[in-house]
Amino acid sequence: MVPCDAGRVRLLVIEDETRLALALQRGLVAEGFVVDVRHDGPSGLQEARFGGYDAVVLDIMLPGMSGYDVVRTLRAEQVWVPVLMLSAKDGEYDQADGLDYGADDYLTKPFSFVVLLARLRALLRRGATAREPVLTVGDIELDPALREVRRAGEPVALSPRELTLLEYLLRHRDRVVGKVELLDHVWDSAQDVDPNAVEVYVGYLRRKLGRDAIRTVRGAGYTVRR
Amino acid sequence: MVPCDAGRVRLLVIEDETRLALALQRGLVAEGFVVDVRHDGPSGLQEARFGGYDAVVLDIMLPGMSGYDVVRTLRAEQVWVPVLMLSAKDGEYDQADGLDYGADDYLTKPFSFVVLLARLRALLRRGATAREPVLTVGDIELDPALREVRRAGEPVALSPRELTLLEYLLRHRDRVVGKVELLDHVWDSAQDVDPNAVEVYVGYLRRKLGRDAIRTVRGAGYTVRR
DNA sequence: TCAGGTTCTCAGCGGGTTCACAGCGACCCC
DNA sequence: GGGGTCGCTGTGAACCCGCTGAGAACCTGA
Repeated sequence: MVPCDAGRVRLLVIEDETRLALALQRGLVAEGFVVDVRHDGPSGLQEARFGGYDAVVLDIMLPGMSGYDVVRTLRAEQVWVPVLMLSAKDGEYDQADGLDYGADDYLTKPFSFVVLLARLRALLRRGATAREPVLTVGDIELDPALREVRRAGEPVALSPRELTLLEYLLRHRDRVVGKVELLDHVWDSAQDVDPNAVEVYVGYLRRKLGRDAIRTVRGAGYTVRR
Repeated sequence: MVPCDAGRVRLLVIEDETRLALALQRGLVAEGFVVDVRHDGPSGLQEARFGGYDAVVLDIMLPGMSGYDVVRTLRAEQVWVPVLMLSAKDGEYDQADGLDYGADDYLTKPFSFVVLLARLRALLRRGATAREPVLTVGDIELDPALREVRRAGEPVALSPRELTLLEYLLRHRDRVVGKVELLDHVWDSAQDVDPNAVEVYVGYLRRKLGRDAIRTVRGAGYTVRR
């Protein structure tokens, strides 16, 4: 999909304040976008899910369902449309939360229309490749959407099994993960695979990512170093 | 389970000041949560135990039983529901205590409702996988999830048996633990192991954690010093 | 069909871990 | 103070766990 096909870019605005919603719609239409508006969380979510928009402008305070929950639901359903969040709050927590939930950018009310336009264009340029947050630990990054791993910025080639194993370890980096658990979730057949396979694959990962990327906790399992 | 499935998230508020309790309930209901309220420690504990809530907002000063005791009891009973504690105090110690006992986050009165909401959402996002609390006594900390032990902040390497033994002692720090009991629970075979093994391992722990980390109660067993 | 990559088993090695043993020291009671 | 009990610790041997290289089976795309 080419999102910036001129004059055909479709936007969804989810905003309950009718005055603001109308102003946004007018302004954006004047800029050549096709704009749909929804006024509450649930119907906005529904529309964002199936509307095939190139980007969504999303207020946080919404009737029925907060903007946070809308993005989070979308991302959980693997919908990666770019989302620009709007909020009257400006606390640290709120911003962090919005981005954590999977929003791509964040704007605090009141904002100038020009700024909104600039950010929106930046998002559209980046394209619909908005993606699951990259898992990071130390100098190792794993992009779940691209299934790509980098070490100190340099790409590292991993086999599917290696990548799945690393992903599981990164997603549970706050605790020790046992070998049987890994067999369950990474091999999905704890029965007929030798636990030694886990050791072998940890060995492969260490060879590619550095000796101390994965720590052995003898008698318990493995953890990624923090 | 998806805890934030909009409109179905169930919260329990344990707060004895009726005005505050009512305000919280109203605010949270307006945000789409299902909210139950209890006004004292014991009934709150009972409800938290069996109510199947997605999170608990818990005051510290409560009639009948302190908030500290409520979390501690819940965690001791392996109930891992996320707990957000509220307190009028703001001393460093109180905060540390609350988190030590197994609370997941901490808010000092007076707080803004927006902040409470943000923290609560953060907790719900983390999900019911709230981490097991770190066991602490003196300058010794044991993180059961990471299987990691620190003394005065410095990591200490323990073998699996050593760690299991220390964990059992810490989990029963309020009483003397007999050697046979330790053989039962740490060695899970009280029959064919010499009770002297316990003495040996206590010796190992003392060597690594300090001579007086574990106190001998002659004729009865061992306790960790408090 | 062949080449290259991936998955996983196998077996051996090395070192940490577990625990019995035995001698010694500490404590308690008479 | 003396004897007995209980707990502590150094030594050492068997054991277990995790690591690794080699290689077989398998899959996949050219």
